[in-house]
Amino acid sequence: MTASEQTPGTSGPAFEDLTARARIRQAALDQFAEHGYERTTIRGIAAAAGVSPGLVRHHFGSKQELRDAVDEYVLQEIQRVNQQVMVDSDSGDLSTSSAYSIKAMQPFREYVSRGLAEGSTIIAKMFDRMIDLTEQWLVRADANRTDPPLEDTRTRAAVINAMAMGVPLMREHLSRALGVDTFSPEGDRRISLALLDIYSHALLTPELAATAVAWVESPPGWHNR
Amino acid sequence: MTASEQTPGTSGPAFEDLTARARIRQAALDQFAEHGYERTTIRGIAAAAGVSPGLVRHHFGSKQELRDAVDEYVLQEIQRVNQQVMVDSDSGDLSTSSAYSIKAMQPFREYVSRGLAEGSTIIAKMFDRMIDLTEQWLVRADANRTDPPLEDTRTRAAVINAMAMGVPLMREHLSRALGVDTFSPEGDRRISLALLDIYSHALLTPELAATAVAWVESPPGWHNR
DNA sequence: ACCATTGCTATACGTGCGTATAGTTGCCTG
DNA sequence: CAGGCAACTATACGCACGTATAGCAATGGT
Repeated sequence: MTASEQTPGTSGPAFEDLTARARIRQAALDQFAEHGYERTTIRGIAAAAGVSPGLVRHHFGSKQELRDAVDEYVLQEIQRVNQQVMVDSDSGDLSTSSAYSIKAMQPFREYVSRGLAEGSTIIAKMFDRMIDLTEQWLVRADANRTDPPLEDTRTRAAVINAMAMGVPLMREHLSRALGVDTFSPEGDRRISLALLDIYSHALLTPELAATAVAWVESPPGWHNR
Repeated sequence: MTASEQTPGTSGPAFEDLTARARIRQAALDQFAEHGYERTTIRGIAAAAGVSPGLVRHHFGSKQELRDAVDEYVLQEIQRVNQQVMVDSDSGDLSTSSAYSIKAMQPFREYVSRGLAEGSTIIAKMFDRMIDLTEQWLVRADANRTDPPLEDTRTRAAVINAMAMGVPLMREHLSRALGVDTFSPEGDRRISLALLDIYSHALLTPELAATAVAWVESPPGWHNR
């Protein structure tokens, strides 16, 4: 009954070999990711880490401070893996670098999704940084366009990012639709392929889009003859 | 201090003119949408509805049953408005009908988003129904394609829907990036235009997509020379 | 006139939570 | 060996929550 679950995909020292502080942080990360901040209890974290609830407070002060510490840890860890993988690869190409960026936060995607949905201040900064990356990528992609974009680069970048976050956020429902957990290797592969297919094809024809734009721009109540 | 907020965009009788039961349901809808299910308290709902906490239990039994009742109400209301707007319009065209569907759930999008993110059984069915609609729409769109899709229709439909849900789910962060509340008329307009621009243009060139597909399909550890 | 039903309030119960505090162990330093 | 400090536990406090119960007022049918 003394639960101690290893985070899948995270290599490193065995859970039992970590210091109590690290075990608490890891247990908090797992529970926040799985149940969300509200539903997670300090007692539950302590049990999962194999320590007393008092020790959690001793090391981190309060539940909120523990969350902040986990946020900070995740942020640094992603950045660290990111730089590592960037150094390992040769180029500084942006399109592949964003692919790396996604790869880096893979083990934390569940946690990050929760943080974005539940409104974590620190994780929010990550979202803004992702918008920056997408924006830089967009200006390159726009070079191949002839027609003027309907909205400015940043807005489109923000929307693209929001849509991208929908996939991990809708994990439960996507998994139901696919019949596989989207975080499993097979689910991940199918999602990736679907995303690539979608990203490489326009969903709307120019005519349909034009009609829709007219619809959006039309004054309210314009319809009904 | 007796808060009684009218849901914006919802026409109908004034809040004070509703029966206590309806006021409770409406207050619960507002609070669930704004704060989520966990953070919302029966006492808070009662205060917002201008009744005693006991009456909430009297009418709805328990907090969970209240949620179910609100879910059911939202579901029926969306369906009702949907049919209404479908009858008002002439055609049974699918592409515009899905636009109507979106229009119908406009006043409830915040609530529905929360329900999807927090795992409401009843709202989950709505997601599945949206996948069905998207799937039907996709088979039409696929008729204009020459290359074979990378994934089956249902998977792509599910992913498209998940991405679409990202926009309301990331409301907070999108609003921060845009400088306007995305649920305001102006924010709504800008989001719509950005979405139309994105939907009507492929984000990846076929070459980039092919490279990425090779990357996905390659055996693990294939990289690093 | 009676009474059952319904809408509603007031008050209280039990529980699980975050937090606080006092105490225990063990190690490291001078 | 003494002393101090950090790691850790045990226990308890206070509070907010969901839930339960008892009672009151109004209404409507017979």
